[in-house]
Amino acid sequence: MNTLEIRTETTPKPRLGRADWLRAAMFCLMEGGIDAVQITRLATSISASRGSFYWHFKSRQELLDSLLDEWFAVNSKRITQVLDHADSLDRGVLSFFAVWTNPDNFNSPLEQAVRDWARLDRRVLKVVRREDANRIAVIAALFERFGYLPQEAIVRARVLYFAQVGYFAMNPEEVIEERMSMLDDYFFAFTGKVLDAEVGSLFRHDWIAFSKTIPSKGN
Amino acid sequence: MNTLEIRTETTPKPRLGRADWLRAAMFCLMEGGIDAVQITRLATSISASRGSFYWHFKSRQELLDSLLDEWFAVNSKRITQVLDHADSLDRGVLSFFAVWTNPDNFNSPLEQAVRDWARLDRRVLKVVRREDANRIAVIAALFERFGYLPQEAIVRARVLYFAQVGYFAMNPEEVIEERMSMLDDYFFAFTGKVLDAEVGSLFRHDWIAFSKTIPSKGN
DNA sequence: AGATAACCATACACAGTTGTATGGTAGCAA
DNA sequence: TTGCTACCATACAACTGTGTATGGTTATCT
Repeated sequence: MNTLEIRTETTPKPRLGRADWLRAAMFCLMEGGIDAVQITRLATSISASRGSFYWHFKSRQELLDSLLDEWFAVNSKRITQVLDHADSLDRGVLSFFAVWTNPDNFNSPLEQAVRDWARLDRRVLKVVRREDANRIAVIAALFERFGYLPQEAIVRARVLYFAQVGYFAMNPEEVIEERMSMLDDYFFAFTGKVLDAEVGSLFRHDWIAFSKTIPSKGN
Repeated sequence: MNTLEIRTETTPKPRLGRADWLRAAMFCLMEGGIDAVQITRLATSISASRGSFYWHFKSRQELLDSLLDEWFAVNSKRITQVLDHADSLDRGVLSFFAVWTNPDNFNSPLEQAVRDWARLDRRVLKVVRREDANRIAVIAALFERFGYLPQEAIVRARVLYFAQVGYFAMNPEEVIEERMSMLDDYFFAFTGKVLDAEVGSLFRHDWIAFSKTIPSKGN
């Protein structure tokens, strides 16, 4: 379960599974892009041989396909879930921020890497585009649910989503406090409304816990 | 001047310059990312030999450095220029849209490719970050110039810039008409104000000409 | 214990890339 | 015409990557 566990002479080298190779591939993808996902590199990173890889995977392409599936499994569910269950606009928008930034809910470096990958591979692009459209639709539904006209809801959803994608696409070197200090203005710019003071301070106090207050991790 | 010109037996193969290799490298970068910029590939694409390349460039790294300089030269100037010289908020924001979309003023695929590249190379990231900060500052100055408080100006500038970056990072398959139909709502979301009808129709009628109405191409 | 299947390491063939060495060719100056 | 310089092509060495073949090792079941 943990690749970092210490092995002694009495505890022999554990056997590898498909998941181990996938995890190593994900690290490689996040670190160096899709072209850096090379069997040789993965093998050395987990102290195995390439022969082992080809027992678990038919080819490099099969690994890449699994990698895309993995991205979808990790980053698709929670982000829409939290928006669907929001009981107010304020909590919905702020949860959107929180989820994206919380590694437990969303893998942002992986998201970036897959997006870059999509620009080099049409099949990947197609999958990412569908997911983007889906997320935007869910955000638009949130706006519409809390009183915005359909057209404005769609455009505001797009602006919010584009801005979020763009922010992380920039790889900013900003500390969390800096972003927090602009929270009220961000909320106003995105929604045209003033952020509820109580919800705001709740978010500022513990944004990690904030997203957890919205159900539900289970299905 | 033109790589596509037809050559016959009487007009011998013209000699290549540094610029020819750079242009080929830019196409390669936009098409397949920085890892696709390979001397062998460039050579075949312009029907030359790798030996020729190594006369014009010391190494692959020197080509990549020139590539980054080229990006800066192409995409840095006009975008800030048009914002500095805007005589109203409406014209400023819409010019920002227009410039980014007009290949004469801005190379959007190159922008994307360089941004992806930045995620793999710290030195590139540093250059891109500086440029991002600069652009955001110029947009913020526009908002402040037309009546926004400094803090709101900064945040609105960020939202506008993030959204623009994010939109193109998504590689959307949207036709221009679709985007145009949301123009008024976009403007309202970004500025909190209603777009001037006359400026809006001027933009919709010919958005390419629109950005040209703002001085000035000369320095 | 023995057989069977799962898992892993080594070796090899093949292809692609960078960079250098070296000789050749085109154009221009004297 | 000669000769110099700029420019280009070919050949080679060294490295790195994929995929396959093959044999060895470990676990598991009976």
